[in-house]
Amino acid sequence: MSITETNTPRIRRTPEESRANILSAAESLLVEHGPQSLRLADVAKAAGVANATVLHHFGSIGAVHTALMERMIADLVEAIMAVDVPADAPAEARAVGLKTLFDALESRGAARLAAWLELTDETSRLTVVRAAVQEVAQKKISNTGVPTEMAEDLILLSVTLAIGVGLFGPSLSTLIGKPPERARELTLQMLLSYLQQLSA
Amino acid sequence: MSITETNTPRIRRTPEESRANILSAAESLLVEHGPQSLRLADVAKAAGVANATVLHHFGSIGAVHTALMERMIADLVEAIMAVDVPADAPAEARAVGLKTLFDALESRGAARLAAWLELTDETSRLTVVRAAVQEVAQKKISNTGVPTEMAEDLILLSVTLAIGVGLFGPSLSTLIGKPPERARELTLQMLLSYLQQLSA
DNA sequence: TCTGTTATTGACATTTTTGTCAGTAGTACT
DNA sequence: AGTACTACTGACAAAAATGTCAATAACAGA
Repeated sequence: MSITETNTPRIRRTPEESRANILSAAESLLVEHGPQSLRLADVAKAAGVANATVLHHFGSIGAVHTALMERMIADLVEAIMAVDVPADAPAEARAVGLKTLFDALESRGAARLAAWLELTDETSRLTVVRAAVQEVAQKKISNTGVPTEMAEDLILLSVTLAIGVGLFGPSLSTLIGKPPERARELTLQMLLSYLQQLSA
Repeated sequence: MSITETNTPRIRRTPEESRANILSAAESLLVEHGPQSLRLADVAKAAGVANATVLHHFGSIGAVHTALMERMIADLVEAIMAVDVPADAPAEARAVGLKTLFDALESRGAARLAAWLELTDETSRLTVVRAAVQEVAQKKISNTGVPTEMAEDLILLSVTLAIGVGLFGPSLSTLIGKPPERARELTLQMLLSYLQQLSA
């Protein structure tokens, strides 16, 4: 028994750090390989910890999924809250705002998150989304000069298109032999032109 | 041993019928509960057959997934091929065509299929999609009067929006407190208005 | 330096999911 | 009827995924 034991050096983090580390790893997996890759072993491996560590901090793999959804939604809300698409401002400002919105919903796997939520059955998770939507809608709608009804419609339209384009745009563009950002360009162009026409 | 054996009456189908029966059941599961519900036991139960029967016809659950994707893509291609959105015809005809396109991509879980493909890693499956796109694009683009480049862009735009709206439209509309078809209405309205403007 | 706390882990147990196989039972054909 | 073919099935085996537990090891505070 003279074989020297290769004690694996342990990294000890605070619970918050550890949770964040695991969730970040899981987020990468989600974005790069899809929801079906969020298995316990895979998440643990990506985070560089043992399976049991993941369970120690979250209790179950399902809880990891929920926490990841919540974290990504929170990030997304924050990103969207930072965007301003003034309906009554000059076209130039609107264009910038919309572009930022599309960026926010395409990058960071936000579209992936949305698709995951959409395809996932469990309605319990919808409450989180609902809360986020409330938060965004409330702030966004109040600070425009247009009537509430129309503001809601415009937001619904913009967000739906942004998420849809964020998820499918790159693939479809590539499939038809165009640069991946083509669908987004076309959509933004149309959306801006439409808004301009409305305000005329 | 006087217990009367309750022989389960067997249904014997042709291989084609059996495969179709299983795939239909799987499709329902996909549309109603998402890809994660496409487990062997669930598919078999939904189809009303034993697990082993599914494997007898497909070999593995993965093969069922592939076959389902291929069948749904084929159906989708057929549906799209039947649509005609003449770029040079009166606005009325265009509106009808686009509406049909949106219907085709929202119903039957086409949007669910697209999201599933998008979230699924395996690139091998992309070849099927690529072939389908080639088929549709080739026919669709040649029979319009507009330049190829622009026709491609318009198709890319329409299809991207249709799939995006088909997947996210109903949920987002509902979340913001509107009827589920609202996002689609808004998108169609904008798209038509934009096309009209282009041709002017 | 000692001690309490707890994040971490490997080994193991449990559950879930997939796949195998030999036998059963419809159906067509003789 | 009898027979060949094979769709079909239950029972079982294998694999994969999740979860449990007791022991270990960082680290803070005494």
